[in-house]
Amino acid sequence: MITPDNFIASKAAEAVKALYGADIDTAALQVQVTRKEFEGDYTLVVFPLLKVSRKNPEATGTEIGEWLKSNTGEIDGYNVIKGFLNISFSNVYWNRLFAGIVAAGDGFGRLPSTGRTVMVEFSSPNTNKPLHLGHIRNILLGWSVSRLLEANGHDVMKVNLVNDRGIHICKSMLAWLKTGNGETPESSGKKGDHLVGDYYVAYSNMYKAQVEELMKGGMSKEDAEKNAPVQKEAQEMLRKWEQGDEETVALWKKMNSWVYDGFDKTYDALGITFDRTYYESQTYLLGKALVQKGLEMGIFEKDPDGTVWCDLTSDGLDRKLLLRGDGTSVYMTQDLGTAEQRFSEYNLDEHIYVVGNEQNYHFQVLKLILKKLGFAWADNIHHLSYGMVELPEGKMKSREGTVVDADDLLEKMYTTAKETSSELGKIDNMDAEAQDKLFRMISLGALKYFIIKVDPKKTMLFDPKESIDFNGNTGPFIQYTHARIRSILRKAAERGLKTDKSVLSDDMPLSAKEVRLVKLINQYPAKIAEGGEAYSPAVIANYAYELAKEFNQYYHDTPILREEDERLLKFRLVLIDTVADVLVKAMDILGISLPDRM
RNA sequence: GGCCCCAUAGCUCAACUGAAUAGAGCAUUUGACUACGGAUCAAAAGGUUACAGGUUUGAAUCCUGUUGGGGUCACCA
Repeated sequence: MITPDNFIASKAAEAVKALYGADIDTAALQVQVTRKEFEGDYTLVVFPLLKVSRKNPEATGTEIGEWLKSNTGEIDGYNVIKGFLNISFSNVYWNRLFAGIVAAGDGFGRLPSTGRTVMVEFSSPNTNKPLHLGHIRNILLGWSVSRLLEANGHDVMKVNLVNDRGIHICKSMLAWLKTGNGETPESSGKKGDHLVGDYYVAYSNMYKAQVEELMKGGMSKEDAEKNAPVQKEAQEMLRKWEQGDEETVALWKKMNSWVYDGFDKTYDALGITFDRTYYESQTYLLGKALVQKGLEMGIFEKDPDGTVWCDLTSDGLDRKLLLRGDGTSVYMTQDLGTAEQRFSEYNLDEHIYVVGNEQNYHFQVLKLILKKLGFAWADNIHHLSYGMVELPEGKMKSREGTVVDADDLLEKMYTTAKETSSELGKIDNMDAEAQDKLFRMISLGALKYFIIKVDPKKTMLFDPKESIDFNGNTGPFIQYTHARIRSILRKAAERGLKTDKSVLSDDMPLSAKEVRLVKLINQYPAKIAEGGEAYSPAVIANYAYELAKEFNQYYHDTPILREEDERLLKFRLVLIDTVADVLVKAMDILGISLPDRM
């Protein structure tokens, strides 16, 4: 698709060739949207061209501007300020551009299929505690990046890897056995993941008490931590689990199933699904064969105590453990194994891991070891490293009880949405079910937008004392804009005015604001590409906000239904309908729905 | 201590990867015709882009150093 900026770039390259006889790469030409304080649509920065023109910036700009004006039908004006050539397109040009967008319909902004298969792993929770705000960022990011990559033409597979085994689960199980009295989600009325999480906390309390007791008896802190009875019991339980002890495995299955029920409810509330869920209990043995292979290749080494290591010191990193002395594997081992399994099973072109930036080192090592093992696809692993969500007092710490629980937060958002809507009183005639659906939509819109609008790489701050905003640069602002457009279109329909594409024509007189809207709408596919390249749904969020804001400005000083010229009125209906469509598309990528009224 | 990341308005975030006077929202102050939906719009005020050098016609952006913050270097995952 030819966009105005690459149109200018290619024409400017022709101009340079004609005027100065130089061949210049269009990629080297800088074309940007003209800043509002200047006249023009797009701006060519002429500084880089001075070497070939051998003239001053003003003269160079003027010559190129003049050439463009007389050699293209699309460009009908220009001005030069300092080293900037501001170019204006004709009214006909904008009309045709807009007609092209309207004609593209649903396909607008959906890039052609690349045939590439991309796996995105995200969420990846432990089964010993409920999901919190940090998980929410992970989940929303994983979901929206997946949607964004789909819009970029890839086949995307969304997967979850549940950490369902290990000492931490045994701790919850142990505490439940000791103090639970057979409590279940049904008997307690608690959501399963919260119930199990409570026993994890109960374990920690028992453990702390025992350590203190031992220290009072004169034991050092270190020894006390190692010798606390519950700690030993938990380790014993893990051993039993690994040996397949029937009772232990049965309890493990039961408690994990409670957790899954709980997680499913949260995923459901967030509108998230996966194409496949992996369980570590089924993958933790993977990778051992690769360790053997590495030993044979001479890139790993075995110490006298039986441990296996990969020495990365020559790469500026440390020695990395791959097998314990007893031959059991560690986190890295199974990650090596699962990567190999997935790439071969699904013939992946790319694998994205949505994992916090605290694991940057882990993924650096993972890729490096896979490369040493000779896997060319190691380069197609991408760690989508995102920043932590911090509270005003710093990091969330489960031990200190400062985590923001996902379910609590969702409920709180729902209440706020309900209160706000009720105060405004515009939906009083909606039935209860529709209202519930709407409150859900708005609260999710606010939460999701709040999280996604921030550049994934950056640490972000959440203040539980200040509720997430519903005004300004927010999800509800965009939802409101959409509801407003739909309202106008409804009223038009009541008057028998349907949005009719046939009114579009080359000579429709466009106002400056209308041109701005067309320009912005036209940027959408480029934003999809840009966001996809950067793995950043934030690009799409900020774009949607800009478009909504631009529409609201337009709306305020342009009559639509009150316009007397029927041709203009009909054109405007098509225009705002297109704005609404693009907003829906953009927000859909973020997993945010837009209501018709609110 | 080694390595990695970060620092932009009082607060939360942008800035097309080097361009014009660094932009939005919140909070503050002020204004908007009986409203095509006021969860909106317009305006004011708010900045030495942590600091010091350097490269460049041009730096929040690239390089070096300093300060402050975070992460990581587990027989945890």
